[in-house]
Amino acid sequence: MRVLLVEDDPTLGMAVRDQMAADGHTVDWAKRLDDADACCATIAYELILLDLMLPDGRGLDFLKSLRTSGAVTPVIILTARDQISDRIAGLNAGADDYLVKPFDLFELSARVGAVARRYTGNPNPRLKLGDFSVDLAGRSVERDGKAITLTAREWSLFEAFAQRPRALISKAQLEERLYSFDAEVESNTIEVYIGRLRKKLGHDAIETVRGMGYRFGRQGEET
Amino acid sequence: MRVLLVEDDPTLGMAVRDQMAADGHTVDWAKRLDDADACCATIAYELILLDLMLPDGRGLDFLKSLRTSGAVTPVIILTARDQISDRIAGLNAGADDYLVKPFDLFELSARVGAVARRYTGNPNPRLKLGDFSVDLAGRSVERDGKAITLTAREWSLFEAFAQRPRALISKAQLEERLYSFDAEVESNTIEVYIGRLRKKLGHDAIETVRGMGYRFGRQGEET
DNA sequence: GCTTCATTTTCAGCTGGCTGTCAGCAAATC
DNA sequence: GATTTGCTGACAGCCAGCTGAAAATGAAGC
Repeated sequence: MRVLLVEDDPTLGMAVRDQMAADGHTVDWAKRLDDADACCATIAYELILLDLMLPDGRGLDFLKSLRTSGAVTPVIILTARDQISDRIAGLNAGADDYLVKPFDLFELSARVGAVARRYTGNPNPRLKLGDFSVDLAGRSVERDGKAITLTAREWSLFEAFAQRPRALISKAQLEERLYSFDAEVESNTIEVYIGRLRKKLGHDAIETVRGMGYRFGRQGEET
Repeated sequence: MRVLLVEDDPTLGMAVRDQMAADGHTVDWAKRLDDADACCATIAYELILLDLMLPDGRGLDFLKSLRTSGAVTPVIILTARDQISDRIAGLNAGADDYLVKPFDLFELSARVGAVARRYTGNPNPRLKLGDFSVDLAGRSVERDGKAITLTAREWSLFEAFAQRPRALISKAQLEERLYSFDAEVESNTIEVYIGRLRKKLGHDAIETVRGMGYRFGRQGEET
């Protein structure tokens, strides 16, 4: 997929670019809004990742002019935690989704995938794991056909298990996943969330391996 | 290993299926893409062998939608010699390897083995020691295919034996291993744990060499 | 602004299984 | 039989992990 990344921060930009490349997308990186304009003038992108805080202008204006020009290219907004108003304005201006910095790169992949699918009209395939049916891109789980609603954190954890069923995953790994950037959790958050997941998914869904970690999907279970 | 074969040619399909079965894998054979979709919807395969030329659609789309759904199942593409562009597109779309038809069945076995080892969901090689199958990295043991759960200490001890099968290991060495720094065990802890291990692993698993130490794995037993 | 509701994080208390110790017994060696 | 060495059941202390509840944070409505 042809992606335009509009972002002035070099560190974050490189991380995003690499992740997108790893996902098989072609990325053009504009560090200023007039670069972005120039890119859009010559190439029809299939997705735009837009940082709203840029040195040379308001990203929102870029989005608005894009939309008034009739472009339907899906746009995902990258925004800092405290710019809530911008975020809402962004969605109103025609953005398809947003990500709050600092965001998990896996989450970025998932959102990009979901938006792309929505754009192309393909439905999300479902992964079957024992009694569970998981839509990784669409972020939904069912057990025995019954939908289970998970919060953001709960989903992040569950995703880790769903992606590697029956694998042993340590608490440290899970922690790293939840707090990918500067991880500083001084408490038993993981245990708490494991508890909540069990309450929602069924108590037998996640197995504890004492002193080592957790495992999703029972040993020897077919499928 | 649970393998999905997606292939419409009956002759080639049967040959592949038989070879896989001979290698000890369980094979489901889908002759059309919608069959393959249905299979993937119900079973989480560990490997997919995918023919790109199928009567009812493009195998590449199947692969793409599999990957965008977040599935990490390794995929080996089976392709005819003249479909080079398809092959490259396949690798870009997330295939792990490809085989050019007509291919040697032994080569198939080899590639399957290599990909399976690379596969993150099953990355740990299992060590075969007599009736035992040990995953040193994943910390799991089986005897005659039946899983045995060990506690942290028990595992530490067992690991020492598994790493040097048939070697004579003294109590002092084992003690050092369990209490790596200032060993302050004033009791027969090792004997106790040897007893507990024997109870779980089977009484014949560990041999006592009086006055010298213990040995795991019977003499003359192959691997 | 304030208020309310949902989510996330922290904390303290609880619990069950793990661990280390010992005493008494069994087996091997002399 | 005496001595030495290894085995095992029992038990108390302890700690990893679980849970409920409260505090912090954030989102949305007024």
